[in-house]
Amino acid sequence: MSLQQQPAKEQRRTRQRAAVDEVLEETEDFISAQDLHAALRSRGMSVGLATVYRTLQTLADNGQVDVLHTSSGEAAYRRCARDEHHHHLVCRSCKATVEVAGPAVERWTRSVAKEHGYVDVAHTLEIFGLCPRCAAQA
Amino acid sequence: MSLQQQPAKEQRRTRQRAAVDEVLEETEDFISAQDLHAALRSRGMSVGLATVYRTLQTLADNGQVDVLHTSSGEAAYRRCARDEHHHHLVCRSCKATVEVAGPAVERWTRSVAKEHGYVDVAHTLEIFGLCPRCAAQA
DNA sequence: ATGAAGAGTGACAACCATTGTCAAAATGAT
DNA sequence: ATCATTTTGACAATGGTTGTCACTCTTCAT
Ligand SMILES: [Zn+2]
Ligand SMILES: [Zn+2]
Ligand SMILES: [Zn+2]
Ligand SMILES: [Zn+2]
Repeated sequence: MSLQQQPAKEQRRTRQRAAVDEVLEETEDFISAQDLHAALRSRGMSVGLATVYRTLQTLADNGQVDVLHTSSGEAAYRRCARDEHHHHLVCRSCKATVEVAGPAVERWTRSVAKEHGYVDVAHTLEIFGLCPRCAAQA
Repeated sequence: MSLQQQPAKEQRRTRQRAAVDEVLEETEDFISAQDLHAALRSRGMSVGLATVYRTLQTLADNGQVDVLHTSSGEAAYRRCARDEHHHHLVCRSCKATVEVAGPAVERWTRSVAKEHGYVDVAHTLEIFGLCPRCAAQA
């Protein structure tokens, strides 16, 4: 999501990071740090909460996971399929996520910024709704 | 007999709400609940912090102010000029804000959602950058 | 104007996601 | 193995936001 990312600083391979990676790999939807921590515990792969936060922070800084800020302000993380810049269509109810790219939108944001003389521009864009399955119920 | 309630639930006119309204009216940029509370105190118009939060919450629910979630997760509020749906180009440094509308973007989000069968759709879109003035310095 | 009904207030506690601390443990290079 | 450096984790601390609840203020019918 972010346009810029730090040159990945050296990191050591630890049991904890492998565990976080594993859960991220197997998790299709966005997941919060707290929930990831709980998921680890329930799998017997106990990792300190602070470590989970730090690991996710680093992954996000390196652009290896996408970050989504929920309406409640909680941050959620997801290992996305595509590596290039993109956005998300997220189910408000079950969190089912679709990755979407919109070149036109990218052009539009750049042109708007330029038009007003803003530089060093970035943007956030998320689409929320009810996925077909959740819409079918109710 | 009593009248039925309108979409906007009935509200009483109180000194506190008038005070919050006044500050919002005179504030050009997005402002957080905490900062608004401080601004009120410094003007001698003391209002309880909880009341400031509740008032802003209600204004936001009624669409009378726009809400922006900063990167730090803090919520900021702003009384915008236009009443119709729009987005914001915000200076990362001084918070200078430009209201922008993008019909094409609106169409795009709707089409993307429809394409994947998502309904009851909404979206968030904010553009961040450095305004001309802030860019001039540094 | 008066009083009842209940919406609104505020000082304070509680909540909770996130970050800071720092001694102990783990890692990678020598 | 040894050492310098990084990482960890239990716990404390932070900070924005919400919950509590007795008291106050608006509103409205009388
Ligand atoms: Zn769903
Ligand atoms: Zn984009
Ligand atoms: Zn600026
Ligand atoms: Zn829009």
